[in-house]
Amino acid sequence: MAAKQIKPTESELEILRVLWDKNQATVREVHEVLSEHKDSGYTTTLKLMQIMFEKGIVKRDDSSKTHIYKANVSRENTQQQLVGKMIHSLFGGSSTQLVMQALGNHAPNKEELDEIQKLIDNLKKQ
Amino acid sequence: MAAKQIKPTESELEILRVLWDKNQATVREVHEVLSEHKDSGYTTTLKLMQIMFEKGIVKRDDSSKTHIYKANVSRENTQQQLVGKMIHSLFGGSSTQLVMQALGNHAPNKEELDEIQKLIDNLKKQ
DNA sequence: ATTTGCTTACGAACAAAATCGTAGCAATGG
DNA sequence: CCATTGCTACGATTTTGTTCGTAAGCAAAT
Repeated sequence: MAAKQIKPTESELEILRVLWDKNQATVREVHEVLSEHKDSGYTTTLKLMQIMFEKGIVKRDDSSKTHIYKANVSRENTQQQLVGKMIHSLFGGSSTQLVMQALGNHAPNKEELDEIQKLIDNLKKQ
Repeated sequence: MAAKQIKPTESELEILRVLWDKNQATVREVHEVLSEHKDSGYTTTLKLMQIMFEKGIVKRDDSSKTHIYKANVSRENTQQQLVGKMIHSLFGGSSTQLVMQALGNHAPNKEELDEIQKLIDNLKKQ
């Protein structure tokens, strides 16, 4: 049950994002996306993904020559992991502080505010 | 105006936390706090703080033999920096998603929920 | 005055992460 | 059949972060 303690590096996270978005992808596809705002070579991406495979962060189908990769950790789980860590390390354990900071500096539109309010109402009922 | 693009490492962040809490501190004081949950030596802390000084992350008063350090980046600014990055890199730019995640998994007590609600109400008025 | 203890400075070793070059292999098209 | 293309594998290098050992200075205590 205990959530797998995964700690992706910055680069690994970028790759995971692509895999999460596309559901699955080849090294080339991932690299294509990354190259838009990064200028490392193809083999760098390849190597990173191979390492991630060894670590178990991604899985792959290597039945055909061009391997197909999928994330092996969920977006939600990773978010939870990293948000929790940030709350602890940067906000002294107070999720409220984080929320206020996020809303204060990146205020969403009315609809989203409503959505958050709904969640708060629900939490209050318990 | 553009906020200084500071990217403290994990260890540097631990040190910053102490400096923020105490407002100022000597290497020994910082090290004392860190040793509670870490077992690296004194000179390690010293070296890190020296490097942070070179990078401009901290400033120091070296008028007496025992130097006195202060953070040279604000807690708020750093929080904003890192939260913004997390929203972008892990939540596809949606602060709402981050907020929901934080509240869902680390729900605060009623008083704090009230506080957040107040902020939301304010945001809605604009 | 010598020892002891605490300080900074700093090089060096070590570890982790990122990058790349090159080799090897299969499919494809001249 | 051979050259080209696109892929994986993998070692080597570079870069970045962490850790520590040791030297040197200074001040207080013996």
